Amino acid sequence: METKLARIAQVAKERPKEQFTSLAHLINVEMLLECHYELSGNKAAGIDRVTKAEYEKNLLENIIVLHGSLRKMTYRPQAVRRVYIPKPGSDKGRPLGILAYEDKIVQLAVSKILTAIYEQDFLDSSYGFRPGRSCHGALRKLNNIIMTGKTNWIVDADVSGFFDHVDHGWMMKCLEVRIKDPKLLRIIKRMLKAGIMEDGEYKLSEEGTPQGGVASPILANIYLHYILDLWFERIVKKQCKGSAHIVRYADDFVCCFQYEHEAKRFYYELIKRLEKFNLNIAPEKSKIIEFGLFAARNVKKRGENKPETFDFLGFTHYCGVSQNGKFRVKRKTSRKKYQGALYRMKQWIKANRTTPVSILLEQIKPKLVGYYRYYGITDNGPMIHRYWYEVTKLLFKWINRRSQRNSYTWEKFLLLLKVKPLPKPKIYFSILSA
DNA sequence: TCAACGCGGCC
RNA sequence: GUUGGCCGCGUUGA
Repeated sequence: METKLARIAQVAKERPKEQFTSLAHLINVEMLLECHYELSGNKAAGIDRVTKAEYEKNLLENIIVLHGSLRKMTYRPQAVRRVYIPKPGSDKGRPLGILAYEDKIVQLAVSKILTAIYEQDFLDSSYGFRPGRSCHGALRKLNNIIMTGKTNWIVDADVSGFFDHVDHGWMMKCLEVRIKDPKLLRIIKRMLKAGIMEDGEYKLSEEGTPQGGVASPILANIYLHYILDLWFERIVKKQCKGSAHIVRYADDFVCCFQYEHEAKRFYYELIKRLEKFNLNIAPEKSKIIEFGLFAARNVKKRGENKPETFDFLGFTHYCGVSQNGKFRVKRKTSRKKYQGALYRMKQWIKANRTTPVSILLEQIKPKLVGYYRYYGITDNGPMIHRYWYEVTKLLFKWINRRSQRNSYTWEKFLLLLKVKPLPKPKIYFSILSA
């Protein structure tokens, strides 16, 4: 199976214009089985309440029937189960669409095929949801653009409710650029049209791709590849006299311009462009700011104190100064993410306050290290140190709310931490280099 | 080298 | 009750 997909990928790479007319046959029993084994078992069940364990009881038979329905094109995905997960900001929460288990298998197979083809087409500026690419990579790339290019203006844009507003017609048009297999196209179209079940009521899904759908990430990337990335590369850059760059992570992106008027014109064109494809910029989460080597100087000349900042991938980017007094982009954990992480930690400690202290400390270790591994990047030392300090205080506070005989004084608590220390804050990732 | 499980992060 | 893709790390097995 791997070899067949590798072959498709190779063809896609060698012939960027190639249109694939025969792909659906790749979804055979073997591939469906493989996808089944790849899927995680301890996940919430879809509308039919079938879990992986249950599906497995008659695995071969189930897969063979599924394969038959795909071949005869009688396959119809079930509606996704609507669940709202709480979001720090709003009270309605984030809408998820949980697929039926069997539909996850099909979507995984489809996403593998799409990935094999489209990974070859995607531009270097696209970072989200892609194998071998990470947030840190996107941050480093953005840093290089600002430090080595001629960036003076930043357009920071946020697409509101991207997944919910992907247009099905345009989505299919995007896919048809490369994919000419009507069977595969129909399967994908049915996935998009599967509908939503929300407290007993069936709703049509006339736009959007389910947040929680296995294939949604790759579909999102394909959509924005054509709507945004290629447009920027081929049209926007050509129209600009100065430099223009984009770094995109899923639906979140930052654009860098040399000239103010080109940044402003782009922002205006961007809104029109996205509108055409049923997408909207969230104005309150988007902005154009002066940023870069000359920003600090110009801002001062105008009598303001500091250049504005922007957030990207959990970090607030600001104009800083290096040791030798030169301009440097710096980043620190954004206020929102910092507070969110601390809040979650507090909730966890609260919920586990009755477990023995030594075990509690053991359980916090991997949490802290995981946190440092993301936020421990160049120039963010103070913020992760602050996090470590706040967590320590939180621990002391909640340990002390137990019964009297188990309580600690602050001194005794520090002594305990000497014997069983929490992992120290550490910079794991350098934004500079390569 | 490969599984299984867990933790952290982004959108 | 809580999904998905990706990234990173850890533990345990063989």
